[in-house]
Amino acid sequence: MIRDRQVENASWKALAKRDNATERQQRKREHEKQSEIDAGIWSSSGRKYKVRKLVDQDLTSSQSSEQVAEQSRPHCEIKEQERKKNQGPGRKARLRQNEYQKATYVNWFDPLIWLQIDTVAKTIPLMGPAKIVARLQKLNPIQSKPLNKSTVWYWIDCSGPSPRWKDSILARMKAGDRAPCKPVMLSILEPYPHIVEKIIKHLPNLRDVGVSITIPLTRGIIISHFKSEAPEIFNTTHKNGTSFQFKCSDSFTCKLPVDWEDQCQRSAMRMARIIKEEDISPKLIINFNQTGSRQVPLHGEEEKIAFTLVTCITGSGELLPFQVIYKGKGARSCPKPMAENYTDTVEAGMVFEFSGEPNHWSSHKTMRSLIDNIIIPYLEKTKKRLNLPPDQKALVYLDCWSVHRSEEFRSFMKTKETICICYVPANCTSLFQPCDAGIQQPLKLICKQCCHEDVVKEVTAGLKMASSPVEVRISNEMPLLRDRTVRWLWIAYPELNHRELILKAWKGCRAGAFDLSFECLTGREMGWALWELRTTDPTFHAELLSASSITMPLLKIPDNIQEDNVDGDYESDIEDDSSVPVHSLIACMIGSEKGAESYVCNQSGALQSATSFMEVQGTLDGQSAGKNEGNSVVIDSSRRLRKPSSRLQAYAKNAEWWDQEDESK
DNA sequence: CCGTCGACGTTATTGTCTAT
DNA sequence: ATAGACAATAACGTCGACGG
Repeated sequence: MIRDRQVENASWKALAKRDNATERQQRKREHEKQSEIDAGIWSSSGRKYKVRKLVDQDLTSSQSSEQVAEQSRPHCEIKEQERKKNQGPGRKARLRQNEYQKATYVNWFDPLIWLQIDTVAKTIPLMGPAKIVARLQKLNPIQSKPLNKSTVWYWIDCSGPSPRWKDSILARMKAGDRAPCKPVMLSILEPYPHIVEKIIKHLPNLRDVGVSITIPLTRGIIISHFKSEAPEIFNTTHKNGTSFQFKCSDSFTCKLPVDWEDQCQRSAMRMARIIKEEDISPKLIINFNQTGSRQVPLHGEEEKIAFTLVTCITGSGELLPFQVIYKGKGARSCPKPMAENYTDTVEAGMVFEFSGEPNHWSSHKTMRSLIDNIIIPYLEKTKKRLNLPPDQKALVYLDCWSVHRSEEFRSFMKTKETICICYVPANCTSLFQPCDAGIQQPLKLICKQCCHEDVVKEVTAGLKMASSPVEVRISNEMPLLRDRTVRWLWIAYPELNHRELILKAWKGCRAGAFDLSFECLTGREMGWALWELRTTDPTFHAELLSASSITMPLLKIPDNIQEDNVDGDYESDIEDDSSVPVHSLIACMIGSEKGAESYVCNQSGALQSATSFMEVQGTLDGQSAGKNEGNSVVIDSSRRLRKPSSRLQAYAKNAEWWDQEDESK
């Protein structure tokens, strides 16, 4: 019993002791808390304030003032961090010339800092800069240390009765902590805002009248405005003394390989040898190329239809039926059989295809179809007609588009034993690809004109029906427009199937002493050159002699070459030749002088009509309009690679600044 | 303390270049 | 073609120094 009581007593004592300790601890904590509340660490609601390190200042560090600068300008650091984040393993960054540097100047308009300055400044009578700085130094020695009184002086506007912050300074403070910096690399048109304004007003006016605003028209208008009001813009003197000519940036001009002439000659020699070796008739030489086309409806609506046209020409001057590839995934994407001229075109051998891809560019599938459905039937028919044996070889000359270079396509071509392949040198398509050189332009012209005609027809019909011109609607449904393209092709085919035109196209591909015409390839000079190769270039000679060069040419093309052709869509819009009769163009290309003249006339005439529009609008004064008339603005070919051929010279009689580069080449 | 000056840092945007 | 990244650019801001 006693013992139990003792134990009980002892435990009670222990408990009391413990309770005491707890009480004391609680009192201590309360005391601490109260002191913290007094110090402002706790809010009145009993919660600890979250500590945000807005300005991470190290009071003991001697570099604290530099940190203030860095922290007041987060811009640099954020940018640097972004940069590091972007430099992933797969990404090769451009070499930096200047290392990242920490900020040294303080941005005093950082909200935290400006608040102090503003508060202090209001307490200082007459806002004496030196006094403001001194007071700030006392209050916050770290942050205000680098503040210079002359800087503060710059902020103060003393012009009024009492000194105050300058308006610009207040605006900056309001805008935030970013320093106001105006962009400096000004556009070349920057000094001429009134001209820019005029042009901006002029173009919608033209549109409202009903003129279709095309890139060439726009370009013509812009150039004429500047030529009349600020001609010096086209030939400015740089600050360093060298005069430069206003020109297109380099990214818009594709560069020819340096050794294009050599490459093209080799290509011609390859063909020549194959022709000689296999005794190929010009009728069995085929060149094909694809051309993108699109319809641009009035009033700058989105493009509504796009198809690729594969044109094949033969060395003897024939045009094979077109292969037409439409964008889309099923047979529905092709024109319907009830379309105008559909049966005609199909009977002529044309093939309508869908690409199956989201774009309308030619793929491997369509390429196979081209070979199987157009080229091979033609070859067989021709061989029969000429009484040639079935194993007579034929030559196909194509550009090194990615599809054509692919292993898939080449192995497919290996199965066609009677066809030899020759590739157009990389990046030389515009020079050494007959289809490209001679056929595309008139073809595009015809398509454009047919499209134009369709629209005119429709509008005319609509005008008869509708009560007011406003109600005329131009249909832009895909299937309808697609069906119309059939008619264009039907018109284009006989127009382009012009022996002289096609022969001229082959002949127009010239490199050094050779061109791609059959006569030249089989001529005496070529034979001589081939013979000379034995001594001048033995490796190439050996390559020509090897058996594989006949069946499957070696392809020494780097993979990173730029794709030709991909930009076809873009090209088609540059040139505004809608008013040029196709006959004139073709005649011009063939070389008859009369046609050439009329073409030039028409070309400048088209632009003159543009200038006359300006007069109607009254946005140009009479002087400038007159100036433009005498100076026929000739827009040259849409070719990005410009060929110094006689054809081009016929286009551009008056060389302007955008032509001068060509002349020097 | 006021006013000014030269030196140089900071900034946003376009040109140019690279990669996809 | 297109997107993204860096370089070039010159006005404006900041700073230190000087003289009155």
